[in-house]
Amino acid sequence: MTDTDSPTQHAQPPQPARRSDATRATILTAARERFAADGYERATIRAIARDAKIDPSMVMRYYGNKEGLFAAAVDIDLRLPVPEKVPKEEVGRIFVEHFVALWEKNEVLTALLRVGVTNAAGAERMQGIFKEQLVPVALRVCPDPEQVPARAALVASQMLGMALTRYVLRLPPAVDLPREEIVAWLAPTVQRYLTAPHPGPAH
Amino acid sequence: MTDTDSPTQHAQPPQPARRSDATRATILTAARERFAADGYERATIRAIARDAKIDPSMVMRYYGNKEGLFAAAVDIDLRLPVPEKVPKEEVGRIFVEHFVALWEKNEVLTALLRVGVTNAAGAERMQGIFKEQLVPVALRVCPDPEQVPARAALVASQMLGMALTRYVLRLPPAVDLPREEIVAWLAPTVQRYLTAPHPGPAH
DNA sequence: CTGGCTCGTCAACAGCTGTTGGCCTACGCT
DNA sequence: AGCGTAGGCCAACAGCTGTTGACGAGCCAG
Repeated sequence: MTDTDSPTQHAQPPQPARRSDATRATILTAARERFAADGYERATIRAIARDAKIDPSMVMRYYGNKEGLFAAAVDIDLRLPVPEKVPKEEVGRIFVEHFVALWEKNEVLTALLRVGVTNAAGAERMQGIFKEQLVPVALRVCPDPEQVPARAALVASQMLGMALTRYVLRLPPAVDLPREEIVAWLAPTVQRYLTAPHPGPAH
Repeated sequence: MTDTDSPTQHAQPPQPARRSDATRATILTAARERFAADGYERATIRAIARDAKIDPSMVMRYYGNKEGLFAAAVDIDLRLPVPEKVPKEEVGRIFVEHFVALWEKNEVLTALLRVGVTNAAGAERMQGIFKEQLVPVALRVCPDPEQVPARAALVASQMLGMALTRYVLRLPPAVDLPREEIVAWLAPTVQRYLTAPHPGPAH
């Protein structure tokens, strides 16, 4: 029931076990579901507390305020594969497969995406994940170091765009695409963004 | 001041000119700005009315309720280029150029994207635009008719993903990308999604 | 057994939201 | 000139929001 060691959450330093740990975890999962389904504004503390079958004031006591709850609910570790361990020409496919699996495993990423679009703190959190988790990995695959941020942004645009159309906007054809077909179409794109020579006009 | 004939709005049948047309237009532009900047929930009618320097009750009188205001504010015509008029191997570049220009011209599309993520009506509106404006055009470029929705969804994922990272989340590297570089990187992707043979595994 | 401390509930607050109806003003037609 | 009507403002409503503080129940150490 408690998923404090869910593979998408950052590992926490060992805390003294509290009697309320179960409640805290219940609140967090309820919060993730609500944020993923409704976004920041419409995911009210009262609704989250109702889902968790506790009083709204408990949420405040354990997480301070709504922003603190959100910060605790979307503490994400992408666990991107280390690119040295895979053949250079397959890094695109590996990345796409990893992202699709990550996205379908739980709703933390959907929550983060939905909130990041309308909430400044959510957008900053996404910028942080991008800079601290995607860019460093891209740095070890791209040919030219000074172009790494741009190439990583291109990869992010395609991966987040697919997540947007498939899991948030739910465009029917994007929802119906089988996983293997997503990988087959997107892998070459990501591969090119990461490793292909710069196609730019007069650079 | 009035942009009722803005090139991204659907042309309206000629209405009898009302004395309040200027106010109506002011409300609509203020609504677009607020929806684009804040999303549906945080774009309050009171704030929109304040921007338009009128009373909140006027918004209700002219547009019925908040949903009606939103529907009127994001009545979008993408004006996609007719693909027969361009060489088949340049349709990717033409599309990307068109979308980037569209997106930077005004904030209607940003408003629609921000709202579509947290509001059901907004998401349905995006599905409608996708089905009625993008799919029909794709139908005239793609080799195989029954794969058109999937291919159009792939195009949408890349275009919306770039808009998301650049105009909504504002990932710094995506913001800093010059327009020509976006076109140079994305055009081959879109071209492949539209015209390349199906890369699928065991089809 | 008794103290303190954690867990949890209840009730209430100030503020903001969408929405409504009444009232006044001033334009434009006859 | 007189009058209907459309444009606009004001005040208020019911409901919901995040947040707070007081108060009771039960675990655990001494």
